[in-house]
Amino acid sequence: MPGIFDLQNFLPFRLSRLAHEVSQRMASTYSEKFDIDIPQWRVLATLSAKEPCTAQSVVSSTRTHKSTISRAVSSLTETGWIERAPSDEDGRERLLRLTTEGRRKFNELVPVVLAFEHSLYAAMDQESMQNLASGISALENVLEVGTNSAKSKKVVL
Amino acid sequence: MPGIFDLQNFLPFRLSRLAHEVSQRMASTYSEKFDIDIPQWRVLATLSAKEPCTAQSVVSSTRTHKSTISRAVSSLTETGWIERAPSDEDGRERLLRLTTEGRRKFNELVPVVLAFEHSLYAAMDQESMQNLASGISALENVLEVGTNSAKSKKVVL
DNA sequence: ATATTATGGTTGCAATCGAAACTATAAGTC
DNA sequence: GACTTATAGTTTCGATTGCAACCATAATAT
Repeated sequence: MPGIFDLQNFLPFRLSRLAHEVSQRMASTYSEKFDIDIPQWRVLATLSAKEPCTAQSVVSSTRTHKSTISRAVSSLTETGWIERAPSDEDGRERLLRLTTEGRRKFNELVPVVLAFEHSLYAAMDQESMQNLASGISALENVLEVGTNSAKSKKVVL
Repeated sequence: MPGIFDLQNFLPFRLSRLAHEVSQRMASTYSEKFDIDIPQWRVLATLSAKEPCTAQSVVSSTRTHKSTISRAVSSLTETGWIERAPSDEDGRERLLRLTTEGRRKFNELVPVVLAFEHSLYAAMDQESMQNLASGISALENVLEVGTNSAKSKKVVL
């Protein structure tokens, strides 16, 4: 007699559904004002913190497929939000930087997405919010996602 | 002076990355043995708990797009895992059921995915695991995802 | 120096997905 | 009963995605 399986309680399913819902809603908060998609957003956010930066670096810090990042970089370059410059150290690399315009737009975008994130937290009580953050961190560690400390550890050793 | 934005700490990003990673790994645990994808898996899991069941019911309980479910149902019907029967009550509906073969295969599949889920939990300490579960529940409630209680509430009123 | 292997990045291709249009049936309105 | 609106489900189409092949450059081995 096989036990019953409860999809509604199954972690991978719940995570996937939740992430999808959150992404959808977040995209809708800025898609009208700013014509960018999620991969583009990830490139901008990464560059905003660490500039200049290679596409490969964006790939590893966001864990997004390199072809996706490549296309996001191309389109952002076309629209003038970022610049690609050859690297002196390594001829294969291209150093990415936000343009003045790109940084200006990004600075407009940030408050919008932060407001969205805040609206999620605000609707939860403090304790649930901290539970979520710490639970996610724990799972990130298990999967060696997140801070690339895990990967670094391997590489360094 | 714009403050810096930390993508690595941004909830929507972390959730999306985590869900993607979990889905990928889970799929790899069964993709070799069983030739099904995630939408198909969701249909099977839903039917296993509530049979017979309409496609619409699978859509609302999994929050997966109806065209995706329609295609999953079609392919599962072709491979003989489920059956589609006309409904007496409503000519538009088709009642879905697992076939004997489908139920047998599903019963083989369940331990594999449960083992995967268990391996995640086993690698976390008890407290983090509960934090994660309760944090996810809280966010599900905020977004009115999960138990369709929220939707029901609206409808009932 | 040359051959081999590895890496950063781009692109072609096939699969997937979701929005919207469409079919068929049901429910509500006049 | 005819008309309008709503719902279940399918299909077409455009956009996005990831894999794999590819190009260019760099690092390593012989």
